[in-house]
Amino acid sequence: MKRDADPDTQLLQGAADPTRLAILRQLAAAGVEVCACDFTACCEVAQPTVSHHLKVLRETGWVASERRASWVYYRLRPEAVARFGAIAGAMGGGIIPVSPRSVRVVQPLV
Amino acid sequence: MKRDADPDTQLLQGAADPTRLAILRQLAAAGVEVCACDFTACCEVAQPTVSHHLKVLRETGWVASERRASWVYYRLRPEAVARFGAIAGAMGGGIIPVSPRSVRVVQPLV
DNA sequence: TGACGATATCGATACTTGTCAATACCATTC
DNA sequence: GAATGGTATTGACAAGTATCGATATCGTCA
Repeated sequence: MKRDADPDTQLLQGAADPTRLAILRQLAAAGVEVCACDFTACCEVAQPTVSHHLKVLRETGWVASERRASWVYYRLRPEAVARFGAIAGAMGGGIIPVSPRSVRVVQPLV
Repeated sequence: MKRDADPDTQLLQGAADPTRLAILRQLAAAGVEVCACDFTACCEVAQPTVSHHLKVLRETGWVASERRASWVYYRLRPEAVARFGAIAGAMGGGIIPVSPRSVRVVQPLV
């Protein structure tokens, strides 16, 4: 990154790491909150490293965490996902949602 | 980045810098190719730095360049924009195009 | 061919980042 | 309270990156 504080740059920087992208994808796929212990299993890195990346994701606004009993649960922040989508949208080209149908045809062919 | 070669991570890493994001946005706003000399003006960095960032954008697949006379013109690669949109789309939330109209209506109202 | 403007490369430097071992912190259970 | 298991922090190190001055390369024009 830089000494820079531009929120969009930080958001992108937050996702621009293979481990963090894997975490974000797991969260997105799950759709709900995920226990921190599950990330240690998925990513091939040590526990402190996972914890470090989770911290980065927290600081860049991607996730929120909540402690319950001995475990800490993480979930995607909708604002971050929306902002990310907005950046992608501003990048010009047509956007490819999961299901193309859901976005492209607003006006039926009458 | 990492010693990693995951294309999605590289794409995100390519955009995760304030200078490069500014370049990408200028390209997206222009809609057409932009002369390299114009980036030197927009971003507050020296010419070698701009050249370096353009190289990174080229290597991460974001832009393509073409030399014409003394100038080099850069343009956004649609594949990169599409891939970026796909990543955003997979992140779950709905996508927000710049101008909804430009994406939503495929079939003119005849 | 020589001068000139635009762009890329080189070399050096300061800074940032990813990683992990060791350790601290926190909540639960015995 | 002691032991235990999950998570965060610390400290250190290797590697990556952004930046710029100097310089090389390339194309144009006189």
